[in-house]
Amino acid sequence: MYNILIVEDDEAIANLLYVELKDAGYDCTCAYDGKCAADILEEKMDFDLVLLDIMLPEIDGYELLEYIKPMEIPVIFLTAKGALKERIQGLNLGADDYIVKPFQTGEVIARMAAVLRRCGKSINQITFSDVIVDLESRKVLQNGVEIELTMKEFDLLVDLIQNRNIVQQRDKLYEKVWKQPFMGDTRTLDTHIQRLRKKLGWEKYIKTVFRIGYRLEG
Amino acid sequence: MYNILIVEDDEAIANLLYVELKDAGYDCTCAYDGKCAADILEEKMDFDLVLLDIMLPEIDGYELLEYIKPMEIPVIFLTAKGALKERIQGLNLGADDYIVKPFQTGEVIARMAAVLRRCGKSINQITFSDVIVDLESRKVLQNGVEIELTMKEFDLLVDLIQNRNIVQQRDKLYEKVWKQPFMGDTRTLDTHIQRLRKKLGWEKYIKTVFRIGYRLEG
DNA sequence: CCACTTGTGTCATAGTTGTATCATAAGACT
DNA sequence: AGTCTTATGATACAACTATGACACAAGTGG
Repeated sequence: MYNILIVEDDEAIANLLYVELKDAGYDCTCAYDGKCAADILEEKMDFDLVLLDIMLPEIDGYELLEYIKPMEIPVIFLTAKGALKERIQGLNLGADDYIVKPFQTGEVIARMAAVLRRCGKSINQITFSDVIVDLESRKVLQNGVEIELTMKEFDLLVDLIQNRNIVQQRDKLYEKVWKQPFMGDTRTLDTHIQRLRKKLGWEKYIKTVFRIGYRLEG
Repeated sequence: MYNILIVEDDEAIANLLYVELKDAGYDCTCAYDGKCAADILEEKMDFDLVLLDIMLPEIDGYELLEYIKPMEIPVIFLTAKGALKERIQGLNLGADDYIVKPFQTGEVIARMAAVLRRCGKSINQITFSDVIVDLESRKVLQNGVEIELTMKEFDLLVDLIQNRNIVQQRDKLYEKVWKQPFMGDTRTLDTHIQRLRKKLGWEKYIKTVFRIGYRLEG
């Protein structure tokens, strides 16, 4: 889940963004002026991205940008239509992108995703071999074809991919995916491993390490 | 043991990295300019990872990255603080990660470990003679060929390697690997030692110390 | 009620492990 | 040195255990 800071003095726009981004799965915080934004940033530094209006009371967007830069949080400027100079100046100062008001929320989300991906903060997709796993939509694509996995299968797959080439001990694996202590002597884990192997055709990748657990290999 | 190439024109930084990485168990080579780095890479291609400064005399980091790419060696960029554009460009060009200067060595090591793992090069392995034992994947390679060991054999091997040239008393060895008190008068340990010797062809390395135990010698 | 997911049980099989046996080597003792 | 005693090498085998494959029942949510 990403933390987004929205800095925008027009409360209508800010709140619209807030609601729509929230729906899209982003955690948002709003600041209605530059000073407030600085305070928030001071307190909680782990934002993943800042949406920054340029025209702000008290401290304007450029000034704030200088303040944000050392924190290495990517910034997308929100600019009024036609203000080409602003946009150029913004990019020169180190913003990662800009969006022209008025905007469609879809565009904002797309740009945010692009910026986050460019900055290496994209944690919402992991891949292995021919499979792409989207952690946010919980969709799995294999060679571009969607594979339908159940919840447990999905969680299991994610854990295996995130620990590729590391043996996952049966009990540990069970406890991580099922979130409860492993009581031994049950075929649950095996069965799910089989189901994953079968659905993905991954007999060759999901290796059994006898008496230890499983390892995703490749 | 990993081979790391450090490409950095600031000798102070390069040498600091060199020393600290050496301490952390990495084999390092330093190059103080891009041309030199290219020469070194030309000669010895088996680096596991390159730490690459972007601002370099003669050939800069981007150019060098193009050169390294076909070798399929992971690259971590070293960038000056705030140079967000550089980082984005670097990642777009195919770097695996970037680290912002000034950095803590701990951070460098952590990132390197992460990158190495992502690239399927495990970081937790011990070696003896012609054998590499990967503790994370529980795989054993002998001259690059995988040797399949059972759980007990593997545990036994690890213990022997970790105590190379030290006599391991039979009872102590048994208790460590089997995790239960040694009751004497059983051929279990001997048998497993034989199996290890046979699978690895290590008759010459695994020495018997009569009436005491075993010692891995070499 | 239905479709789907999830957990359990059973059987067969394959892989692992301990023990028994005999042969041989190492040390001890006369 | 020769002989005896004990420890270990080598091997085969039996017992054990884990896992794959599958069927089915229980749970879950629309």
